[in-house]
Amino acid sequence: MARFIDELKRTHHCAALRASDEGKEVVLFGWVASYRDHGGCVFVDLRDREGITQLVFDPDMKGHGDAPKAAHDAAQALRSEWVIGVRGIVVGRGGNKNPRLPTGEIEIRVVELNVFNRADTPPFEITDDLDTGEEKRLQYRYLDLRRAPLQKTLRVRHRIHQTTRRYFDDAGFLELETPVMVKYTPGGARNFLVPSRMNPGKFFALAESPQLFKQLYMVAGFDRYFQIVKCFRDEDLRVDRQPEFTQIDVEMSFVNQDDVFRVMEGLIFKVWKEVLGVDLHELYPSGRFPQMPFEESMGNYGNDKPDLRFGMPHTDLTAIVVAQGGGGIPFFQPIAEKFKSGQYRADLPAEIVKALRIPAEHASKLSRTEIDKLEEYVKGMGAKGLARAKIDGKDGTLQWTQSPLAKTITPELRDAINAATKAESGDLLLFQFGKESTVQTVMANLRVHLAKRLGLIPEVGHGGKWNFLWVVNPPLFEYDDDKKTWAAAHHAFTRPHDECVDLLDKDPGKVLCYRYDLVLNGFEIGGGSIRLHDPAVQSKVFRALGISDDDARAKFGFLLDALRFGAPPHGGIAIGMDRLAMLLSGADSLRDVIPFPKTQKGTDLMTDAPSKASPEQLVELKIKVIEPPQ
RNA sequence: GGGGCGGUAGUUAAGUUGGUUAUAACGCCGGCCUGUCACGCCGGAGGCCGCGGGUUCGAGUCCCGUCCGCCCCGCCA
Repeated sequence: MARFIDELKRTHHCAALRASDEGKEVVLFGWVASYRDHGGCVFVDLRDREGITQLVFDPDMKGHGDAPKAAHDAAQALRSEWVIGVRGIVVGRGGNKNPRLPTGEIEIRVVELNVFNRADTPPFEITDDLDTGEEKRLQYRYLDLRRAPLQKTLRVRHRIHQTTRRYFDDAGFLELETPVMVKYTPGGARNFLVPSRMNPGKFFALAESPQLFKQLYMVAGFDRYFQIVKCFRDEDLRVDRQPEFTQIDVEMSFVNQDDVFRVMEGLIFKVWKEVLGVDLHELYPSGRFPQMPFEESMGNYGNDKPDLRFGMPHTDLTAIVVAQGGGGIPFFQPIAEKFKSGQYRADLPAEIVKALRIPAEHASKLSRTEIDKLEEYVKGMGAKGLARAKIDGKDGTLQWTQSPLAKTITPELRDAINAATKAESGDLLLFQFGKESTVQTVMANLRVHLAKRLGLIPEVGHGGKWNFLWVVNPPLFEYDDDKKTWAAAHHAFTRPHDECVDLLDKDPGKVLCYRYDLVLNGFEIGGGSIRLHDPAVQSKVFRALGISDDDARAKFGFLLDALRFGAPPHGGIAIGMDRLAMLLSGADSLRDVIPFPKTQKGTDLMTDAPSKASPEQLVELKIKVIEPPQ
């Protein structure tokens, strides 16, 4: 029988002991975080998931026979990350307290030492402030996870999970599971495919979301559902996008949009309280988050996830430029003409002109070379250039200087743009014009990029500024410029506003819908909709999309069937758990809050997944692999 | 699919217009040290400069290709 573990049970974790525990005999288990051999005494910082306690090995320790001497001798061999157990006495540190450790008032004078396991020298030090590259950290993720910052982050995830479960259980929601292996449905995100051995040549898809199944739960009468669920999307990764991610998925019957908002606001308030101890009522006294129409968000910020912790909205100048026939700017003239000739319509994707005004106090911090760098930055996103103008008000009028546009612009257009952007002397105007989607992307990113550079964004995190926003009432359809057809902006089962139903045939671009996104500090942390439960309106939507009844049946047959068997009005939302955890823990990357994340190429550096299937497996699956040409 | 940045001891980095033996810090190994907690002192080991090709008398450095990591665009209903 082993003395440690079998006889000597752990009495405390490594963050537990205080001055009030002096004199106790304790047993601690953990990892050697550091050791300092002073010839006389050996000091070891012992680490477990809770914290650090200092051990002292003193060969002259009295009252315990030869044991302390033996422990001291053995301690001289200890190295970083060895796993040990000790029995010892809690003693005060006297004049040698360490105020930086919660346990810094005491130390353990070790009577007995046991080495459970030695450790190779780790490829990087297990410290809080590590400067080792992410590649190495991912390769040895189990060591990276041993570090306190990541331990803390995973505890945040745990806390979010437990809070979420309690909240929804208390509110009468049932936690129900949905299949991960599902039928492939075209459209939307790419699916990971799973071959079916028993059905050669056929594949399951990994669920990109439980969307259809949670709606079926509503049809089945479960009324209120939630699930903390893994979802899979085979799309390119970003700093806030992983192929395998976790959603807090919610669906409710007999609710409208506002009912969904209230439930989710309640959850968020509770999570902030439980995880951070932050009472969001100080920021949102009514308990409600503000709402912004989609159109306003696009117009002022260029996307549907505006970061409102700072200002610097965009100004859409298209109407002004068109009204003035281009105002003497060669680039603007063709755009104005296309609108006047009817080739461009205000409700279809076209070319637009937008300005971003940098107020004088910030513009003065940007050197000329820095603005040139901005031009490179926007070119990387598909912009052709970055037109600019410095506002100079010394002659009574607001002249434009340092600007190629200034040479030919008419005074009328210049004054109109000054007025529209509320420009003042010393301000810097940055312009984008051309294809709408490019202009919006470039300007949206430029606004955030500049705000970071100029230090306009308050720190996120404890005591930081939390900016929540519902973006509401987007159009139901988007115009697909390549295919020249209307496409569902999100999915084909979103309920249009009642007053828009007539427009489905006449003017699809003007149809707004009950779709909503929850935005936090410029990140989309959730999105959902009120679903279509009326088969008649559903048919109209399919018609507007150019999808025949047969096509619809082939793609979504089981859902359409279900909706005809008494579907209650219902709606829901899904919150991105990982993004929530990222923002709550102040991390810069989703990878920092996911225990075992994928790299940007979608691989796992630790396990080297994905890997090739063996020839035997391929034969069994009746799959032939076509090697890409070298 | 496209644009940008990076890859040099275990780790993080420096490395000039191409020029002798590729530096430093931390870590590691050995020794010393009675109170450290970023311990200190002395000594030591450690390199396919991502990989392949080319230019050159000579390449970590220049050129071409390629692999890997990161950021962005496209994509992500």
